Amino acid sequence: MTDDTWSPPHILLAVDLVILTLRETHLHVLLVERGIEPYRGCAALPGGFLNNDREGLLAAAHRELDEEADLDATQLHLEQLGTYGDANRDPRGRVVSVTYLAIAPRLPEPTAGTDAARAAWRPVDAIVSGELPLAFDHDVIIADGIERARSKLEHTPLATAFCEPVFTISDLQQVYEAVWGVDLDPRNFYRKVQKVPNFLLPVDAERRVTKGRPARLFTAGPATTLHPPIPRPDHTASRQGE
Amino acid sequence: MTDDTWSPPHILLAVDLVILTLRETHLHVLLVERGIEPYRGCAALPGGFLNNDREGLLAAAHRELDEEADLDATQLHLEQLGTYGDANRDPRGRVVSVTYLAIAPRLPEPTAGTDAARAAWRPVDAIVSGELPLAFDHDVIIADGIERARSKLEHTPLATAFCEPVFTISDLQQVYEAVWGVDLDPRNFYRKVQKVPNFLLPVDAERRVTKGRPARLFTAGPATTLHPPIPRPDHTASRQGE
DNA sequence: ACCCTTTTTGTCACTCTAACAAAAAGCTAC
DNA sequence: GTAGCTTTTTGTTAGAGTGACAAAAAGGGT
Repeated sequence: MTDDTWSPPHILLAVDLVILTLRETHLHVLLVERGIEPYRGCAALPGGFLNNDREGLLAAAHRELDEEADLDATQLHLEQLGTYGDANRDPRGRVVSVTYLAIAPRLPEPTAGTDAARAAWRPVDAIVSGELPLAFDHDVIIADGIERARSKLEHTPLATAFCEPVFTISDLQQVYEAVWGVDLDPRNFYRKVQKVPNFLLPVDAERRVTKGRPARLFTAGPATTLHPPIPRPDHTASRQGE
Repeated sequence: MTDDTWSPPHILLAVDLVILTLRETHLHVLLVERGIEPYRGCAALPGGFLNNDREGLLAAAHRELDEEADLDATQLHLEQLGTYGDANRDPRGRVVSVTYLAIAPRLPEPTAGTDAARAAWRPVDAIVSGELPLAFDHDVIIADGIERARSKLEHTPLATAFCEPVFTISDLQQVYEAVWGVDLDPRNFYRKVQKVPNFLLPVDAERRVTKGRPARLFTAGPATTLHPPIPRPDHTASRQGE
């Protein structure tokens, strides 16, 4: 194994980003249209190769976020999702992709970045249903990202990252409903989230205008994990033995 | 950015393994003694570079598991833990390491593999306390692996991977106690794990010899997730706002 | 003023939980 | 062999947590 004549193979390292947001109560992911082969013209995740061999992985992710999506990367929640390195996933050669998951609050319009041909928010439903084909194994990566986000909603304050800095509890509920794809009882949800220590911080003496009774405003508290958690309703009960 | 003269940098890609097991009711991790520079003679995780640019990441992990630890890789639970790619983590150059987490049942003796100088089970306490220094950033990787294992014990049947194919409920309890570092009530634990559908399958009409009353035997059931989960006692309650 | 919407507070039956008691089923030693 | 020890299994019970639903509060619109 340790052969003097052998030297380790060199690999092309890429970073790809799964950027999720909420638009019109539906979960969307940011996609770009590829301008070069392979998969030219096809939808793909924003991402790219490392600039040089001194650039950190997270730094590269932030750079791509800025270049291709024109998002203020410093504000975003960014976490490593997984590394995808099947030998045949890229026809150009051995490309290993480190992927990151980012959560963005509601954003205005399909931000056209400087780098990619076109950038647009796409509903994740169209992707998981196979209706919108993606380049490489990006459909799998997105599915993994969604599942990660769904899971993190249960025991981390991730949902607040989808919201504006100041939000109401029904704003928060819409996040949970959109990401989980379920309906929740507003009354029970209202108290459940407030019962979690350090999850929500009330912003005193403020309200907001909608149609019905004005709602109290909150900001994200200092909690990093939710105790007790906000469990998903058990659609899981029906698919337990899988 | 897309400059015709620019070409992506080549990276050295490694895989490293965090292999956890239980010995004498304490959590241990498999370490090897490095035979070459850098960090020669220092303890490190088993791992190494990809053999060639056709080898898959998981395949490389399995190969290293076999070469350095002499473990039957096919039987082990193996999952991607994370990718570590700080620019300065390896003095030899830009090495990005994809790490995998493996869980092994109680194993006989420090298995000396064919590849590494020495392989030995080390208690994780000595590592997290800093008492036993490790090469590279392997201490961080191990800490992440332990936290992953602790978390997975709550909502996956991972604990059964620490046990023999057939085990008693108090065997299982010892796993939870060792990994979490807490004491659990045997009577409540007994019923709680049995109440989780598809977690444990009773092995009928069998028993085992210890000192007290013979215990029923079980095998791992088909469940992939635990509903309801087995929550950690809230040491978490005291460190919520961190 | 009345209706509509949305938010917030109440209630209640039910389940789940932690804590502890007690019984069951062997083994050991006298 | 029987008394005591250990470990496993079953019971019990008070308290917390949950989901489903009612009702009140607080505005806006007509």
